[in-house]
Amino acid sequence: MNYCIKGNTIEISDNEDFVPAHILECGQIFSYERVSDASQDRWLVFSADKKAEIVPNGDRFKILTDDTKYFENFFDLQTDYSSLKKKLSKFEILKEPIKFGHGIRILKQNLFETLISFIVSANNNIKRIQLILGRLREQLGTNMGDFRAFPTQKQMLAVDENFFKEIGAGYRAPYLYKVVRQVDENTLQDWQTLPTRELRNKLISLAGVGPKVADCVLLFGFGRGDVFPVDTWIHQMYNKFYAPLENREKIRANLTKEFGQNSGYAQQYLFFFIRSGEK
DNA sequence: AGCCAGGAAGAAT
DNA sequence: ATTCTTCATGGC
Repeated sequence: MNYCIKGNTIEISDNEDFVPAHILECGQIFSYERVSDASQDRWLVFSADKKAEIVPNGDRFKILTDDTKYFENFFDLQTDYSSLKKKLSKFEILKEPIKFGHGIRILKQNLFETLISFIVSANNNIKRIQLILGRLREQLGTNMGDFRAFPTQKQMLAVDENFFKEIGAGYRAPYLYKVVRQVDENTLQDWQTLPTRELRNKLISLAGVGPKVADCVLLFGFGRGDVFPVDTWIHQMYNKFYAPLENREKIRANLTKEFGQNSGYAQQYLFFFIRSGEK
C-alpha cells in the first residue's frame, strides 16, 4: 500500500486497503472513539501511552500523531493487503466477507494491553469490555494531557483484587490480579522469538487466558497469522456453513488447517462480516 | 424479564 | 484427556 510520512502526518494514498471503520470495528481493538462531526467522521485511536487521530483526506485518510513510526507499525502499513485478499478470495466462503470488509488491517498492538484487554473480553460483550477498560484507563493510567494511557503492569500491581471488581470486571477480577504478577511487557516481548505453538502454551499458562484469548493475543499483538480465534460467533458460523460440531478445539484445528498461515486474516474478514449481519 | 456476550477455571467423569 | 458447571455484570 502506498503511504508517505510528512512530519506528524501519515498520508494514506489508497482508499481500498485502509478503511478506519473496518479496521477499528472488526473487534480487534477496544480503545478508540468515533467522533461524528458535522461534515465527516474522525477517529481517535489509543494504544499504550500513544494516540493517533484519523481524519478524512479527500476520499482517503491521513493519520495525525506524535509518533508516526509507532503507528506505521501499528497499522501494519508495510503489509500488502491487496495480494493477501487476492489469495484468500480463492476460498468461496471468504469472497463476500472480503468484499464487505476490504479495508481491514490487522493491528500490531501493545502486548500487555492486548493481553489485559482480551482477558476482560472473555464471555463479555464489546460495549461492556469498552466500559471496563475505559474505567481501567481513567483510574490507573498515566495522564497524558488530553487522554489517559493504558495502565502499565507496574501501575496495575499497585491495586488489590477488589479494585478490579469495582471497575466492573466481575469474576475476571482475580484473573487480572494474578496475571499482572506473572508477566509484564518485557517478558511478553521476550516471547516474540518463540514459535507459535510454544508461545501459545506460555500464554495459556497465564491466569484468565485460555485457547481463545491466547489466539487473540497471538493475532492482534504478536502478529501471528497462523491462528484462528474461535469464539461464539465463529462457532455459530461454523455450525451453519461447515458442519455441526460442538468441540471448539476441533473447529479451530479444521479452520487453521484450511487457511494455514493466513488463518488470522481469514478469521477477521469472517468475524466482521457475520457480526455486521446481526445488526 | 430474561438471555447473552470475542470463555476460562475447576470439578467431575 | 474430554465434558459439565459455575462464574459478575451490563447490553439489548
